[in-house]
Amino acid sequence: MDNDEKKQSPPTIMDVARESGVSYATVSRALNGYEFVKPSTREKVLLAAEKLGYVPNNQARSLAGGRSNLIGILAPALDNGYIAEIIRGIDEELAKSSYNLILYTTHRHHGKESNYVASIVNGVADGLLLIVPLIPTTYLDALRHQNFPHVLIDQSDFAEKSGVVNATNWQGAYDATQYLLQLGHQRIGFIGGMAELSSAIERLNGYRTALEDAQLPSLDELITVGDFTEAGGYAATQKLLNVPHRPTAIFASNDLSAFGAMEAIRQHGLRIPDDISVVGFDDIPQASIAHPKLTTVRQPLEQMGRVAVKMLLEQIEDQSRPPRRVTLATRLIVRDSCQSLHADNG
Amino acid sequence: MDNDEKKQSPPTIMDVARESGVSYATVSRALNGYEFVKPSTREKVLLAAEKLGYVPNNQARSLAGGRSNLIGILAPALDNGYIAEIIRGIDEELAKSSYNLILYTTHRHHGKESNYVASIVNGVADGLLLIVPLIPTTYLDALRHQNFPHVLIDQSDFAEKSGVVNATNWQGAYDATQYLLQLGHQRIGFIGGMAELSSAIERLNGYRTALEDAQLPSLDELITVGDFTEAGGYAATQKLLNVPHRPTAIFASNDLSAFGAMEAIRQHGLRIPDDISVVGFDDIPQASIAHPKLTTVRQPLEQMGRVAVKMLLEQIEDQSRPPRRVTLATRLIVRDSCQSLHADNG
DNA sequence: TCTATTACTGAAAACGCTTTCATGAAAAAG
DNA sequence: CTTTTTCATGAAAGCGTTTTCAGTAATAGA
Repeated sequence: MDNDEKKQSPPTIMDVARESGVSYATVSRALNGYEFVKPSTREKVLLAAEKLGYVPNNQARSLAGGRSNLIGILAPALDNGYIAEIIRGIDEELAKSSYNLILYTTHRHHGKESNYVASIVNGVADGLLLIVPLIPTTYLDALRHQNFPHVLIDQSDFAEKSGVVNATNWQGAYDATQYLLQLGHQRIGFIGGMAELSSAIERLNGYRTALEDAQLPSLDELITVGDFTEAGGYAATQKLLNVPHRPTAIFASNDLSAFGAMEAIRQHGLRIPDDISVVGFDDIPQASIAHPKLTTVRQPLEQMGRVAVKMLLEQIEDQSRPPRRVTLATRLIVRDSCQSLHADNG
Repeated sequence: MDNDEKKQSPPTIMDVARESGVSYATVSRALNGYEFVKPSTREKVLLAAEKLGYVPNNQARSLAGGRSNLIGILAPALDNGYIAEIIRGIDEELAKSSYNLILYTTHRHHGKESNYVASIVNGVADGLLLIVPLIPTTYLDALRHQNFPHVLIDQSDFAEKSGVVNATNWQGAYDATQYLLQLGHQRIGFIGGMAELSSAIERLNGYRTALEDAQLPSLDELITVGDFTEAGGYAATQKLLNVPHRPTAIFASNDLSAFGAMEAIRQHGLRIPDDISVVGFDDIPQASIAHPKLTTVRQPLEQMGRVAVKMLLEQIEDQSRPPRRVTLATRLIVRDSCQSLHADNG
């Protein structure tokens, strides 16, 4: 109850050794499940450890060549549901193992990424998960060079020697566009994502191909660039609404942009879906709560996180195993933000 | 380009020492900004480190008595916007420092918490942020005993020797209830949160007092228990809608419950706000996207995260400084989910 | 019963760093 | 010029583990 209790250092392996009457090397072995330890000895050690409330010191352990039991996540930020969902999946899956998570957000300080990676590779973590790494070339080389276990999530460009998990971006965009076409829309605006991301490029291509397959031209004036943010979607939509013959539908490369688009559309005094249909991509939690509920292409975000973890753990187990590449299926979720072009006069 | 590149261990302080022609002790000092190092020497060391691409080994550093430069977060899970927002604030603030984040989710394995804490205290991290710790007594004692820097977020019960950040839960609930009263509602249902949380209790009290101050009884039949989840809010609302004289308004202890309530209300064929008004608590991002947009009591979640970080860093800087306690103001955000009771016949 | 294995355990060397101690050089004081 | 103080550096002792090496006890093979 006194205010000046000194931090007494926690019990170490030495204390356990003393308590159980064996050498500390044996304690280490007993605790780590080394096979040639006499059962009775192991018992004694475990008991002593329990009694003393011994907890292994992680830094020491990993310094001495063991595992750090940490998995790193490198993510651009935490400010959107998309990344949060992936991280949730990661966390969920990792909870089954004894690993913990160390979180690095790069926060637009893009310079930091290389430092982070260097320090991670330097023993901080046993493996690294990279969520939509933006400018990967710099440090990805380091990872591959060191043959450090890692997997890229939703970025497949630089994928030769890295594990990769992503979704069928092309197909998803194709499906979404085709859906709009089926509803009778011909002038479909497109809001792109960051050109540095493979997913953004694939989605644009899916959109284009769907148009082509319907014998429709893909018009430059209807293709805008966004940046996967709400503000970007808003700005892009402003442009789209001002082209002479404005589109009757908009396909946004992600849900956030779609929300921006919806806002812009409303501000123009137009209604969704009556005047303009909107389709998004991702299906973040907000999509089903938004008004109107957003029709969107679902990416199995959480599952992507889970799969990434599985792949990473495989790599850590067996470093010689060549990295895998997994592509998960997207699916069009039809909700309330689209309408047949001729719904009211057909 | 070969497939079998061996991991060559990264350069150590020794390599830098060799390269720069000084002892490795001096390298350490130069790198850590120790004051009595000749500028020219420091320069040499820095240059050598740069040239070799030296990155300090964190485990070694903290083992040797330095900082680990890690802050731990202990959170129940990642599956709701509420916690995500707090973490965002934490991350944002921490980005200004050189600390990194290590994330522990307790995932309903409530047993794990103590182990986590033990290992954190054991040198893994320099400080710990606890987000709504549920059954804190076990390990909080350990933290306080060791005088380990930590701050509790949104849980003030056990607060004597811990830093605490929370919001004006009582006042927020009072305001929300009063708002409904002003709209003419007299039968206001209440959906509670987990009784283990101080915030839940305070909100209930705020609700009760507002009723009292309006000379209204707080009826047991209108007070239900939830668990801060959507499903809980749904179930609680089912009950509320089946009481003989059903409430004309519902105040849910958090937004998630409110969403569940809205769902239940709609399934009963009732409209919001026309038939029943709903108020939430938290103002998570989804609240403003939901339909109708949810009127709710905003907690400055992100700010709470930021403040918690600041307090924690203070504690780490100066361990003798007594822990602070900060309560941030909530604010009622009026949106579209409430209506005057007599709107249609007044 | 003696030797050849096999099972078990202890001593000690890392792991990469911080920090105390000690010492020498330079600067200030006398 | 000495003497004292301040500055700058090196040597070496840990920090708490894992792991190699070696040695002893137990068991099996003959």
